[in-house]
Amino acid sequence: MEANSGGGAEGGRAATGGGGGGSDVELVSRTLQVEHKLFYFDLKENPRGRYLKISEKTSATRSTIIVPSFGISWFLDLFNYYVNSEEHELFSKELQLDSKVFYFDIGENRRGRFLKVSEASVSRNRSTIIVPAGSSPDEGWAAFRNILAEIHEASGLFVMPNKKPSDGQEHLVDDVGAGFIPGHGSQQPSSSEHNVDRSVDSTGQEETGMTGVSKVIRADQKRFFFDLGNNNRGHFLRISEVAGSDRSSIILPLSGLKQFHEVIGHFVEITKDKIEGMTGANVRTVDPPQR
DNA sequence: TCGGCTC
Repeated sequence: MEANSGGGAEGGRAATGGGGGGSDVELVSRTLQVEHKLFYFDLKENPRGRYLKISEKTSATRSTIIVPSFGISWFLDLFNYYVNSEEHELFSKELQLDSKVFYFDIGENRRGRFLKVSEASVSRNRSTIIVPAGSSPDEGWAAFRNILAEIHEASGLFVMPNKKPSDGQEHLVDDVGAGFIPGHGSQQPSSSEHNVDRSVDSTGQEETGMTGVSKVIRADQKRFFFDLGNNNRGHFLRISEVAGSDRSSIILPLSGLKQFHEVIGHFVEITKDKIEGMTGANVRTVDPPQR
């Protein structure tokens, strides 16, 4: 009901730089109720471009993420992945769209399973929505996916016939401060395959750019943080184990990293039958802090 | 009505 209620009314001012004139046109608006949460999907457009605003509203909280229009199909793909995969093969994904990164993480507690989607961008605080898996196939993730599909399709219908959406960096959305960095090299996701390792795999990564790169994996109740750092003795990888409030670290000079890798590989090899089917590791890549 | 998320 009243799909518009979540739309323009809330505090967001339209284009900050553009001066007067509320310019955000609402092209498509949908709502979805999952358990006691309400999700608003608003495909909007302003002079800077087009974006999908997804808000999660609870009686107490509201949280919003902004997806640039060219990212909608990636969102759709990822939701399809979470809807269609077997429970044991689900793992975290990340999606980089220009200067934003969206993290997709599975979680579970006594209330059930959920998918956490959080948006990190250089200029905004992280914001997160949490989508319950839902108890039947037509609610929760699947319903969310269906709405994404509708909007994705509808957004195609809005394309000007003579103006192909070269959807890229020129579509700036500064409505909610979504700070896209123009002229920053385009980093489109590779293909239908979203891999978590995208940002660390580039081979010729300069050392200067590496410090601050982090990964997190989870195993059972523990989390392991991998942080590249350097000091006057050189570069190192710090591996921290965090469980509850306890933490301890080892510092591994990069000179030992390759052997470390080989030894781990060895143990993976000889324990294969025990760990097969355990894809449980949640891996996350974090971009270096901007500076 | 929840309730999840943060070195």
